[in-house]
Amino acid sequence: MDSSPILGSLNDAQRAAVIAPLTPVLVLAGAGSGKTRVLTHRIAWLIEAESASPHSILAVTFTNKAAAEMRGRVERLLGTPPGALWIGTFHGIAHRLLRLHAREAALPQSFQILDAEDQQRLIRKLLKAQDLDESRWIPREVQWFINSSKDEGLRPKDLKRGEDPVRAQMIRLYGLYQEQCERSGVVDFAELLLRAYELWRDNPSLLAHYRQRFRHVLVDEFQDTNSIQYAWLKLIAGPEGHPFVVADDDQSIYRWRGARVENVQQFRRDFPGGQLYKLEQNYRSTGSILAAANGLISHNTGRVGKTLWTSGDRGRPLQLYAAFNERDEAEFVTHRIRDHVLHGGQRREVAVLYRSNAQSRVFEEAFISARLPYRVYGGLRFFERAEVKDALAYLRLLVNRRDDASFERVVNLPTRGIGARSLDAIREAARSGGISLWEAAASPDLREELGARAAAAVGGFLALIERLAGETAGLALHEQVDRMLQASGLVEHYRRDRADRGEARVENLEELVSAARGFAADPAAAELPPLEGFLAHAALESGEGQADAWEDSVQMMTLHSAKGLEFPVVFLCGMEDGLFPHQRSITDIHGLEEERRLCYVGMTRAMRQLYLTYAEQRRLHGIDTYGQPSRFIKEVPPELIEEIRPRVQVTRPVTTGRLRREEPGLRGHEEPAAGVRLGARVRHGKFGEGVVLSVEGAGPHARVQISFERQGTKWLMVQYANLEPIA
DNA sequence: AACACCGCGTTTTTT
DNA sequence: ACGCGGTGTT
Repeated sequence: MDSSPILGSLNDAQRAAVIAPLTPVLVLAGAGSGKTRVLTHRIAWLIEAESASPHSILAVTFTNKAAAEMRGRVERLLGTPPGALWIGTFHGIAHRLLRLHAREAALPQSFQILDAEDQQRLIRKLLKAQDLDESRWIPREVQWFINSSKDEGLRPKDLKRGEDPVRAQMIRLYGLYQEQCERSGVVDFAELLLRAYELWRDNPSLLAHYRQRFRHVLVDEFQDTNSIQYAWLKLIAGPEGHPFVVADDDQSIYRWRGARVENVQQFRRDFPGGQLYKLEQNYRSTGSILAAANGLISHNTGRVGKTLWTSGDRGRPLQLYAAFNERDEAEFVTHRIRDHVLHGGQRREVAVLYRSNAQSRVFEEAFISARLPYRVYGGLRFFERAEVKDALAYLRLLVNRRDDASFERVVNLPTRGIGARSLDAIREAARSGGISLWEAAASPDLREELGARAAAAVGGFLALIERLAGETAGLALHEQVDRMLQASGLVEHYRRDRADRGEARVENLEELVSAARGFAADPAAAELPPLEGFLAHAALESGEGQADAWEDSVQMMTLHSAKGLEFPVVFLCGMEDGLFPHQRSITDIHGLEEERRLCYVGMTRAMRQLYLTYAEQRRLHGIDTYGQPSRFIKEVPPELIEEIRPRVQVTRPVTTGRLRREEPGLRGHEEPAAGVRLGARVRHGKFGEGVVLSVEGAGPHARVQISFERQGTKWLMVQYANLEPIA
């Protein structure tokens, strides 16, 4: 084999996968084993060694970030931007196909994309129009039903009604929802995938064309594919194709949103001539961390099976900290990060990972009071902010008057005298006539029905949109946006309400103009007019907050959002049964195994040092709970874990800590902890009565071990336990 | 149209 | 505890 730069930097296993013959290939790539590297090098190898045309390559990822990274790395490898290459997310590529073949897909040329929130709004409207009680027909559940049906490739007509009236109603709602979308010319995310699938399935000549073209299909994170995505892949690959898919079944953490890890095994059955490659050498973590992760994940059943190893050092053992409560946990983390920084480390090297977002707060509070800069991932992204979506709704109306959701959103924003009654009349007219809200509002009949005043207000709104459409035609994109913001009165509207973060909202609107200015139509939308391209971009790429990405700050995020990232120092917090594994996943084996994979993902994020922490007591939803350490801790080989105890300083007569509330004036000199002596009887609010077995520590960290009559033996922090001595 | 109050749910997230 | 959505009040 030649030693071109494409192959030179690869290890044997990686190289074998990269130069695999053109048969179906499944690469099982463990965490940190260089899977993106293999994918990008495979692409480069196809082009350089196999003389594949960039035109013939289709590479699919799940996130925009992954797609951008892959594109960047391929370009660097090849030295030139291979423009003809299709690299994108499943949704992005489906979108591109649907734009190119809108007619064959029976979509209007200027169809718009509904995000999850838009979708739920639409469903709410529908439920209201159907006079269904939202407490019985929960919008979220209807949405879930519709999306998971689509994920399975099922249309309403494909669904069996059965005996269940609830199901029958759901199917009916799905049908009504779909009709509404068609009328409005909008598609939701799941629809993008399903339509793209149907487009190929139902147009054999089109499919033949694309099969001919995309001879090389590559898929990242294959274990996360859902049914329709896999069906789509099988279509484009065809029975004779040779898809190249990279997967890690141990990192499948999205079952709850339709991902089918079984697709990994299914792939081997569907493409029997395929080759399996395993990447097991890890370049990220120390030996201890890998051994811990391997030990944990070995408790799962039905794995394809692989074991990570490293040629590097064993490193330090994992550190386990048993905190008294969530505040103590946060304080411990804060201290350790401070030490890290004191020893010359950077804050950005540290990640605090947790199972659920609610856990971030305590850490934020601790970091703020320690003046430790941090950044929380997740939350609303730019294009999801209410004011930005308001502005986008105006723009969407400019492009597509039939977009009812956008119409409803801004018809009376800012308020222009179109109240609930006028809107009801418009809705009714639209429903009875089977037309869009816009058309209904414009009909002369309706004008008569409304009072003169309301009719004028509605007319004013329609005229505004028409006028804007006329005036902005031909302007540069950012000027179109700017003009719309001014003419609609949106900026003025938000400027006025200073009370409610109005200032930040105005800034976001200004930012939207900048975003429009900087919008270089991405290739997927090159066929579109700029405004349409921009709107699609806004829907498909919600806008990662890049703000202050440069400041050196501690990174905080959920375990899910940590996937794919790595950090020298990782804190895995809230390791308690019920929290992690989460209560709602604990009972069924699939749920529990997915939680375990999530833990595996978390552990394998760490490069040098991994901390596990849990709290014996945690305030959750306003009530105190007392948890057990996570079962996952026990699944890690114990010799890899070093338990950290608070600076222990056993004092015989306990003169520190306090019982009940601290009296004013006692601050500074510690109140003797009357009654908390070895052998003393105490009462606890939750656990009842017990006997003090031992006392540890001093000051705010003092803790006592108590044997409760009914709840067994617990360690509690005197500061928080509110123990009551029993005479 | 702006505000107050009530009741409810509350894992994870991308597109 | 807390935030959201819905309803009712001024």
